[in-house]
Amino acid sequence: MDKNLKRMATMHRMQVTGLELFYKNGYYNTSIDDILKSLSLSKGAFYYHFQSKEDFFVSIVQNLIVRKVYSMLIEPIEGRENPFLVIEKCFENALETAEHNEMDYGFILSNFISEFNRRNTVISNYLMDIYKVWEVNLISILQKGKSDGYVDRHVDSEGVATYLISSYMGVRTLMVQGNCRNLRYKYMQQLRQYFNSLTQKEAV
Amino acid sequence: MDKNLKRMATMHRMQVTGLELFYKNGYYNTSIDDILKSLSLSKGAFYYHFQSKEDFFVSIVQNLIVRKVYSMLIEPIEGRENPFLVIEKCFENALETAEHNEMDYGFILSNFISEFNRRNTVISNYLMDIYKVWEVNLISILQKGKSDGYVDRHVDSEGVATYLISSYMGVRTLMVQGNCRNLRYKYMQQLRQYFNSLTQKEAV
DNA sequence: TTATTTACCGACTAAGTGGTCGGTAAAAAT
DNA sequence: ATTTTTACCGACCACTTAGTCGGTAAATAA
Repeated sequence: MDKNLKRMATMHRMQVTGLELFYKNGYYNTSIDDILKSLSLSKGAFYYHFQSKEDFFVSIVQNLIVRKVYSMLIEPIEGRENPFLVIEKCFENALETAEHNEMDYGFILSNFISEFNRRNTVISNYLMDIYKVWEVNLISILQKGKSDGYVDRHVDSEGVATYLISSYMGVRTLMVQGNCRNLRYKYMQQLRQYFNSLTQKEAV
Repeated sequence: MDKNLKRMATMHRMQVTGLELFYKNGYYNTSIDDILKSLSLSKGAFYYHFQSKEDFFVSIVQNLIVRKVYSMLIEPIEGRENPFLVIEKCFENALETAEHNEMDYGFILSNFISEFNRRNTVISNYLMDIYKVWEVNLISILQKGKSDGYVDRHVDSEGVATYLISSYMGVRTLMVQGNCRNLRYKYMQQLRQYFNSLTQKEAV
């Protein structure tokens, strides 16, 4: 454990810089040399720690991308409060963060899903695992919301989760091309409209 | 015009095959040699007709991709019928086509938008032009729908258009990874739910 | 002290990459 | 009949790609 410290540190540095460049330029448009150059490390160092470019990327997915998605989109929606409010706040916050990020290149998960779709099934599967966890958590909070009287009982939680993820992924793709503020505003307003139609109606 | 026939034919062949491979493997992951090999043509032929790989791709966007998006998503929603029904049918049809297409690699427009986002502004701009036309047409049909009493007057047409495009782009990205039928079903059901909340309510 | 392992260097390889260019057969223009 | 243009060939170029490999200084183990 102790002696692995340097190893871990170097690997982590490589992963962080790797993710930065892969996210910015895309996987196929980023070479290992690009990453090594910006770290002042050599080929030897890279292939000492990782077996291949693919293996390297998988390790990035499992270490860094998982955590990013978790902390931004999954953890904030756990709990038993009103799902619609919780999800709304979570999305609003995520979009605002993206908007204020000068270096925003879109939603990291959906970017890579679409880059690897049908082109590299190994990597695709790891990415889809993250998507599935997100989906399951959305469904779970919506179901709890039914028990707690926030969500109309006729609502199809799975359908809502799909619709939410789809719209979020889509709007993040559009946001990279300027006018983020306007896009976010319009998106959030329609999201509220949609949620409103799913809310448990009080007896009148 | 007449003497340009052969020229046009060859260029068109190159564009069709080029789009096929770019769509399948991505732009950065497809070489000109790949395209030429599958056409049994030479480098000379390519650079006789096109200035560069980028120029070639722009010509594909303007000739083929524009038309695909138009015929699939823009033309079907023109007219003065109930916008919600028209859009619903259009989306349903587009998703069904994708579902039954063995070679579906996602929504062509959103794939390329996300591949070129911030990486090639020239190409990005041409792609965004298509998106904008789509958006304008959606807004237009929704506005007409207000006049014709199908759409509630309080509805923000621009917001709805954004929300529709976002969700469509997102669900198409997800559909590439199997379970299309289920995804389409869930998506369409939520779309109807959403539309229902935007419909002009009859006086009771 | 000596042997071994760790973490890294950087030259090298084979296979591409986008793009250039001199050539050429057939068609069209003169 | 002669010249010019069209549409294409394919060798070639400089460069980049992922990946290999022999070497080595420093840390660790014996």
